[in-house]
Formats: sequence, structure tokens, C-alpha cells
Amino acid sequence: MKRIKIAEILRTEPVNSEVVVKGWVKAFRNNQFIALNDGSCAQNLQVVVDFENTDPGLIERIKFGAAIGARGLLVESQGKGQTVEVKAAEITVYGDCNPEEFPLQPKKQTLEYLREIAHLRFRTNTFGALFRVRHALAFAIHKFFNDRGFCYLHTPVITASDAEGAGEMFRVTTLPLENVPLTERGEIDFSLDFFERPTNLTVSGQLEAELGALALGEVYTFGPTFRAENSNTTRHLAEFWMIEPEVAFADLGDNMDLAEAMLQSVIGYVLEHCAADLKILEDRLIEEEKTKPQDQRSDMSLTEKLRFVVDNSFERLTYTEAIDILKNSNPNKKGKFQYPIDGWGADLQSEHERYLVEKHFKKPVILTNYPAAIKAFYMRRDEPNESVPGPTVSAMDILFPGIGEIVGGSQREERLEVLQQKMQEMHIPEKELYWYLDTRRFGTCPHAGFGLGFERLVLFVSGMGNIRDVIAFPRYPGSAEF
RNA sequence: GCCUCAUUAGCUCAGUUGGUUAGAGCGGCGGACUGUUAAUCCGUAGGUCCAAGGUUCAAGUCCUUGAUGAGGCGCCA
Repeated sequence: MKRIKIAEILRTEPVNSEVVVKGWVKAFRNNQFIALNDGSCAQNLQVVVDFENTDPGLIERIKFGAAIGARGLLVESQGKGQTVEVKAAEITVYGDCNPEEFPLQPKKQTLEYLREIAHLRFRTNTFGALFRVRHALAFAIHKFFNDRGFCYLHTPVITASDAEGAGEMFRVTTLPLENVPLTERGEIDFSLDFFERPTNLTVSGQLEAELGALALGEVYTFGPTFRAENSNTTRHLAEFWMIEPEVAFADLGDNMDLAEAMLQSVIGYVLEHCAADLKILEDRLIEEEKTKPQDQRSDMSLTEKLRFVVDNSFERLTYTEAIDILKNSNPNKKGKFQYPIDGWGADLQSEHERYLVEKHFKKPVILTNYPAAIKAFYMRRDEPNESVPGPTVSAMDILFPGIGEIVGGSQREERLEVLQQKMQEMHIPEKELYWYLDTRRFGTCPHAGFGLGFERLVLFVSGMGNIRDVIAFPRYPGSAEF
């Protein structure tokens, strides 16, 4: 008989038909009631064992964590906690689970401990819910772009350019590290390397996405990116997934509209389709908040926070306006900021972004038109504005409560001469990026795009506290287990 | 990379001012019960108090160094 998934069973009425279910034992109560979970949904299915007529040796093997199958009648439940249950006529044990050795237990275990056993943490309620939500978000992102006619572009993971300027890169090589071949001048002889040139893992697919956008019109990437920064925070990973749409004939306003619509759409999708999993994550967050002092607790539940983001438009303001607000803010006047705001031009610190998002506006914020000096070379230079102290670019960052920067984007510099001048000023070799400049030489047009850190989105939507807990096998300094 | 905090049973945690034999809950094991919802009840085993060195009559507790983990900052998505 064919196995039926528990998610499907819970959608059907009890029909007194025979079913076969397979999964892992979450609890075995009273020698009678198995809570069975097969990963298809958050809910367990109750399997009732006729313990008086079942081999005691078999009952012995029904332990927390064991993989079992059950065949029997699907009936209306006599108990209170569930509507249907399976009256087992036959139980099969596929994989025993020795409780003395199994590291998981049916009780609260810390996320730090579970991170050490990341190969098993999928089996907990929290991580089961988390990875189903993560999947739903990924699917919703593809759906959003597909519905709008975007083309999914696969940009390379291995790249020869190190000029993207997004951070330290991981070198890719097949040269023997113990005996690196040198040229006559004593430099590493990359002509003997696999690609016959220095190569790295990509830090961004943006430049390649721009190439696609200037022909396909609207493209997006969704793939792994790598940063070799020694970052030790709850918001950084060495390997993470990034979504990077790029749109031809779009300006900064279109870019902001797209990003806001996308975030609201995918969060709305999860609210609609992952209620049971969100409930598990919300309850986890409530428990975690109980351990915090009263004033640090959130006044909104997880789903309320998500609903709020979906229902309210993001606050849009320029960097210059933000500086004014911060300069006149209470914490700045009272010297509460570790980095006081004393002028125009410096990059904002986390404490400043947090003040704007969590205290001043109390909603997601889009900051735009940053000083040109603190932003990347490819961002479009703004027309001079007398009310602004210095040159700015058409950049935008979206800041989320608790997460900080979740999106970074810009309108791109489409004017060849301006771009070349910027590259010269920032010491970016034109020769290496000839292919990028070609798009400006041949049929250039205004265009814009952004990068969304997928794990930061999952972090926000799941209410988890550490980005290392929203990706299956996190990579960060000193850690590449599994 | 910098700063702060933590490390006690399989897990989650107590452990007073430095003072005799380091405790609890869950989990394990043995038993009872049998429509339970983290089932319940009775019994029971389980510890190199992260490591090394030091102070002291006496160290889980104080000091130094190291390891590991967490949080904050910077870099950013």
C-alpha cells in the first residue's frame, strides 16, 4: 500500500479507510499513543497501538526518534487533542533509536547545543518549522518574480574579477599550497592554475545580472555568495544566499517600489501558507522573550510584526534627512550614542539605524541618496543639489527592526564617462571589467537593482535570534562542520 | 579583529560570605497504571564542577593563562 503523508491526512475527513503512514516517533505515551511526524507539516499524527495484542518486543522498540511505519484504519479520534488518528493494525520499525545515545530529547534544548548537532536538529519542532518556512520564502520569491515576468539568471559561483568591492574573497585554486609555483619575478604563477588566472568565490552576482538585464529586461539571481570577512555577529555568514533583481529602464523609485512589493508579497505568502509553522516559531520566541528584562521585550508577537510589515508602507527618506533626525534626537543630544552624529558624510552605525527603525519610525525604513564617498563605484551619481552638503548617489538601504540592513541597492551608473571617472577615482582597474563597461558602450540605458540577504529575511520572518540558526549548515569563521 | 559574559550529571539549570558527603527537573534504567497530549506515580543509577597553574588550613566558589561557546562593535546582505 502506498504511504500517505500526514499533511494530506490532516486535510481529509476521517473516512474509515485503511492508510499507511511513515515517520519518526515524537512521543510514545501510555504504551498506546504514538505521536508520529513525517516532516510534511508541523502537526503530528496520533497512531494508536493495541498494546494488549502487540508483541512486547515491538512495543519496546517504539522510542523517541525511531523511524516507523503504521498500517491501519484512519478514524475519528476518541481523545481531545486531535480530530483523527490511525488505529494501527501493523507497526513496522525501520530504524531503531537508542535513547541512551540519541543526543536529542523531548524537552527544551538550547539553540547553541543544537547547532553543535546540526545534522540532527532538523528533527526538532523548531527547526522543522524553520526549514519549511525557509522553503516557503524561497518559493514565494521565485513566484513573485515569475509572476512579474522576470527571468531567473544563474550567475557564476567562481569569478575572475575581484573588483566587485563587496568584501574579502575566498581564493579558488588547484595550485599545490605546499609548493606554489613562482614566476621568475617571484610572484605566484597563476598561468599554471586551473583557470590560468586568479579566481575567487563570488561575493555578488550583480555585475553579471546587469549584463542580463540589459537584454532580457528584468532578471533576478538567487544563489550562494561568499564573504571571507572575519565577521562574528548574529547577522553575518561566510556563505549565504542572495537574491539580486536587476531591471532595465528603472530608476531608484522603481527599485524601492519593487523591493517593498517583494518583501510584502513573500512575507504575506508565508503568513497565508505557514500558519502552523509560524505558531511554533512564535511560541518559541515568546518563551525566549520571557528570559529577557521587561523593557527589552517586544510589544508585538511574531505574526503581528509580520502583519505590520505587510500592511504598512515603508518609511522613505534620504540620508541627509536621516542625519537631521539623528542630530536632533534625544540620544544624540544626551550623548547616549557611542558614535555621536556630528556632521554629514560619515556612514551610519548600527545604533543609528536601530534608533531610526525601532524608536523613531517604528517601521521598516528605506534610506536613500547616500554620500557618494561611502558607496560603491557602480551607483549612479545624483544631480548636484544645493541643499545637500556633498555629492550623493542613487543608493537605497532597507532597514528592518532587529535585523538592520536587509536590502542594499541602487540605480546603476549607466553613463560611460561618469562610470569611468568613478572607477579611476576609486582605483578600480578598467581592464578587468571591460565586459561590464561594454554594456555602457553599446545600448546603455538607465537601470537599477538590489541585493536581498536571504538568511536575513528568514531571520526576520522566523523570529530566530542568530543567522547561524536559519541556514542548515552555517559557515562562519572557524566553523565549516558537516 | 576588538570588548563583555559564560562553561557544574546525557540535556536544562540551582549551588549562600571560600567550609563536612555538590542538588533539582527532564532524559535513562526497573516497576505500576492504561484514552494519553512534554501522560502520571513509585524506585534507581548517573559528576575529573572546561583545562593547566596559583592563593589558602580549606576552592565548584578567589587569581593567572588557555580552550570552547554566547552577546555587542566593525565589515555588510
